[in-house]
Amino acid sequence: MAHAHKVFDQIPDPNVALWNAMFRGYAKNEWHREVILLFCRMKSLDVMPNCYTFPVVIKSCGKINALVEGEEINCELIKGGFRANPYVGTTLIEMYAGGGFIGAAHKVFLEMSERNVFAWTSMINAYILCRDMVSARRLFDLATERDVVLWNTVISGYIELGNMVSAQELFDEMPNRDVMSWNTMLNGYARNGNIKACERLFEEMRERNIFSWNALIGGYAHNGCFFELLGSFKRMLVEGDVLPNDATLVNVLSACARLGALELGEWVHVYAESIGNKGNVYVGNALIDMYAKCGIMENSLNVFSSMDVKDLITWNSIIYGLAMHGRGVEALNLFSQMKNAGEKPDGITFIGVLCACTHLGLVEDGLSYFQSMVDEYQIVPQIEHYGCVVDLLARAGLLDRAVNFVKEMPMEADAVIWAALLGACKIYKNIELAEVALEQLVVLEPKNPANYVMLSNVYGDLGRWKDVARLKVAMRDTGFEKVPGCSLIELNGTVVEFYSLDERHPETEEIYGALTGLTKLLRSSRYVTALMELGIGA
DNA sequence: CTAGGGTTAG
Repeated sequence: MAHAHKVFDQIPDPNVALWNAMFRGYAKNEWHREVILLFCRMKSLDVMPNCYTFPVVIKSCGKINALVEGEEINCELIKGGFRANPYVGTTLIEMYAGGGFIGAAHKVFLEMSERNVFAWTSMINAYILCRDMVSARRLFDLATERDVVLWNTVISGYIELGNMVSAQELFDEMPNRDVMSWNTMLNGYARNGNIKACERLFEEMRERNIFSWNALIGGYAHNGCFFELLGSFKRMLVEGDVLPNDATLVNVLSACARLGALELGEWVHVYAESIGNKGNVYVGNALIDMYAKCGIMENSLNVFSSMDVKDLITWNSIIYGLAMHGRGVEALNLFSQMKNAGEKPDGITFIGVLCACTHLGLVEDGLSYFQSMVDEYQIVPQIEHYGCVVDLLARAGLLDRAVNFVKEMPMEADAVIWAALLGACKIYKNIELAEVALEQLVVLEPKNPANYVMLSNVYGDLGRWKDVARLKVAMRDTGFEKVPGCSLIELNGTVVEFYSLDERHPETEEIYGALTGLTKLLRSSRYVTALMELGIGA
């Protein structure tokens, strides 16, 4: 644009078309303020705008919410007789709707001399924007012309309100569905938690594009179905008619992170670069997180330093990754580098920063970071932040301060906070507070037996076996069984899950045979773990 | 020279 502007400045008497070209250029680069300023300059030079001028300028007004300027332009185009132009009317409706002025938008719509399908669509979309599906639907039924975009728009409106029944009804009534109609429905079911319907629809489709696959894969991601996600990614690669894009890869990498599928993650890393995603910020961020969650912090750091373009999420991912791994010093260093690089931290950044302080035992530093988050960055602390501070104090053994902090919080403590306190009670063997914490947890999470187990472990540590037994009964009385925590391991390209004393694997005997052998070897070299002392290891 | 629709990360 700088070059374009230079050339433009050398033209002695630019005509409207040339001015319009400048507006379009700035608008395309999202420099909306410039568009409006330039438009004012054109008027001051007495060049008359034409029908091509207004839509671009109005759109820029809408984009930056410059409704005062927009209003002036509206007056001007009424005087110039441009309100009859269908392009002008449509963009005006969008501008008002974007600013939340549904009445003004509707007024423009009513005053339009001829309403084509674009005008109907933008007016209906205006109602959808303010979540008024009843009016949107009424207009849709009145519309003189309905094309596939309009149908899809109304279906999306229902989906946004979570009304899949009406969305499906309309979809069934549609005369001509295109791929986008199908994809809209796929996303609707995926986002509204009906993954089975999403799968069913996906199978029914005869034509699929990248968005169809991403809708299915994104649906799995949303609903925590990570094995299915990886399955459909592999299927996508085998069928081979659609190439994954950055959105696909991000979802796949986040599934790898959740499942600890490091080998697949590494493969995706190489593959992503081979299909031209080197330097993609989304993919880079997902890689940082995947490597961190899989425990290979060096790879995270390598990806991080190789990224020429970084954004807020890049910094947050690396800071949190380092904090998780106990590398708090580096995490805090990167936090100050982040500020030097001109990136503004948000609430998530401070989760990582506070976590880093907790693992370093830097209580006072953590508290001052918490304070600076409020004072310097005007971030309103969420319950997660209060939870971090409670954890910070509690893990440092400052249980009284932690309790006082909970009392002074502006919101009610949630289960995470009480669980943090209970966890610290186990470390510091504080039975009184542990009992208070469980009392709260039983109310907040009556169905979670893990809380009983935590208190039971505190009793166990102190040798209070009668209380352990009493709690076991209380836990059984709730009727909810503790789901055993499981681990995941990647073997020959697939992820297998297992828990302690698991016997589900077909080669169980060989596995436990090997384990017994290893334990004997360790014993013979006088290596004794805490578990072995309790007689559990072998 | 102009207007409307879908996915992704912490």
